[in-house]
Amino acid sequence: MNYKALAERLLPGEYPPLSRYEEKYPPRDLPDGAEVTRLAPSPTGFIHLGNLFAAIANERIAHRSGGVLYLRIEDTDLKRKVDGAVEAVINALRYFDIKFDEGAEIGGDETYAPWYQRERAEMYRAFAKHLIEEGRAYPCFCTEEELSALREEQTQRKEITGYYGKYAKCRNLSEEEIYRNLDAGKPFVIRLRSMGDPANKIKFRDAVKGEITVTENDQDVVILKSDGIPTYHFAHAIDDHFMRTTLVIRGEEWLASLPIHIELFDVLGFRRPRYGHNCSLMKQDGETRRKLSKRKDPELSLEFYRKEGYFARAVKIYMLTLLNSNFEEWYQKNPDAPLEEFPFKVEKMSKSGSLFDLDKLNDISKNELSKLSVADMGAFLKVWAEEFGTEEQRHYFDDEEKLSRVLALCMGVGGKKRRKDFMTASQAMETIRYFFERTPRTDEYRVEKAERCGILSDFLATYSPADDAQVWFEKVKAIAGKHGFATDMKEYKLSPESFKGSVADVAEVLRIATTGRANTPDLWTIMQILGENEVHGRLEKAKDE
RNA sequence: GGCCCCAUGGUCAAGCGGUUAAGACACCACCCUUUCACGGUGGUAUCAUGGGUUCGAAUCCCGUUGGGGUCACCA
Repeated sequence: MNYKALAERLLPGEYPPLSRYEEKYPPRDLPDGAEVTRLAPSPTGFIHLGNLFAAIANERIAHRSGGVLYLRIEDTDLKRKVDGAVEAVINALRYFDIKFDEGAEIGGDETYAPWYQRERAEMYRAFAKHLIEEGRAYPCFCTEEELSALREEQTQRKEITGYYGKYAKCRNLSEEEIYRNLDAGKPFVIRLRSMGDPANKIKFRDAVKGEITVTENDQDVVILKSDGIPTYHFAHAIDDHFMRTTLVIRGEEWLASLPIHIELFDVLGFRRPRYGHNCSLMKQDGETRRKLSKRKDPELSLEFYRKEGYFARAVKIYMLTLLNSNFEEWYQKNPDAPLEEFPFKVEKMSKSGSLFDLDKLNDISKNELSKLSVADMGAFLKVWAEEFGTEEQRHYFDDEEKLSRVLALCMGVGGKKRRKDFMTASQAMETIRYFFERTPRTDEYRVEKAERCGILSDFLATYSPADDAQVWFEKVKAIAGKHGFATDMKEYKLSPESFKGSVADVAEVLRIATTGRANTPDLWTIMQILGENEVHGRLEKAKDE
């Protein structure tokens, strides 16, 4: 068969000699050991925790080694393209402090541009044409119906599905048949003529999994779709070669197509990058665990964390603890060191999928937020409120001095240890709400209504905003004593049966009556911030509840 | 189903042939505390299973089981 003529018929026109591409995209001039990594999302506009997970790993590896992280857009599938998706990806990742050195919509060194695969069409075709000339690729005229019928047949006969061996009908089409189809104007795709044999097992060293065995590929995969655009596999081989990627960190769902990629790199004569397949984030679902899913799990979407007002640094720290098992220990020892100083290692990446644990994230969030200054906390909340807060919440920022007092109190500033009441911006805004309006009661009283009213009346009768904390509490104790509650906790614990309760119960009545909650910071200070009128108003109303 | 990956408490996990099998989250108890927190101390709880190899196995090998991924002109 005249492959040269066939190639010209299939992909007519002049293409640059392949060596031109090697010259155009020379090896990068980087120090020894520098890794070039990338993020290669498709522009669907949906960026999720898994993307962030991989992004952090890629970013750390590139920048720890003095290398480069770039952003490539895999827009070979028109159906999935969404406007503004690329900006969304960049913004979402910037929120987590992931910065690219070069790439789509970023600029940087233009040597390896363009970063949109659609703009690299000529190159893919040039290589496809070359493979056809070499007899290593061929046109396939099978329709989608034929292919799905084939798949069905194979499934029924319990054979491996796909286009391979004797099932690859178009692989051995005669020259006449090919030209007859072409003359008839039949659409075609270009397939790889695979030389692999699945009986052959290859040993392969994966940067995170270690030594794995790979089955040789024998699928005649599509490399150019009927619109002349490459499939992921083909574009991956060419792009990662010419963008000079040294290490591909990607999700383990790609492990299954590694054989294809290995054969593609070989047939193209490219040296392979190293690969590291990281585990996916799982979620407990009833009895079993499964990959986090876009449809079922809102916490998969990065947007969820922004809306909830998670502190970006906390999310990043949690990702890091899952990504590198020794991170947590390092962070305990170096609580004040910049995260960039952590010696991130590919080898320390976990081999097994980890369950996403919101409790753990929440704990980290509380800790991180508790370290903030009042000013930083205010700024953090304000940014959140401006985008996601209610009208009411935005007014909290009108009186800066009051807000500062509130935040300082809720964060325990000045105390021996900070409080950890704040977890996310939305939750924080909700917990300070009672400082700004009388909120619905969220906790139940433990004391009977009649008793409560007595306590509230007595408190109202003696309360004075001029009292300092000591005097204030003495009065509370006096009321406790009068109503048959223990004024001393030790005494109460010795014989709880001889009292109705303790001063703690009395304080709780006052606390819930003024704030609606059983858990708040120091009540005396809260009353100072609220002011006399507000306190009176709330306690009076509470008598009716 | 074929192929591949994975396997230490409820969760994240340390461990690299000899340990009383770390630590963190969650949970429980107690202590501290003038109230709420914070904090402190302690506790419950793990090597999936069966065979080897070895003086000795969580650690090495094989089988089993279980979980996950993947089998497109999607990435």
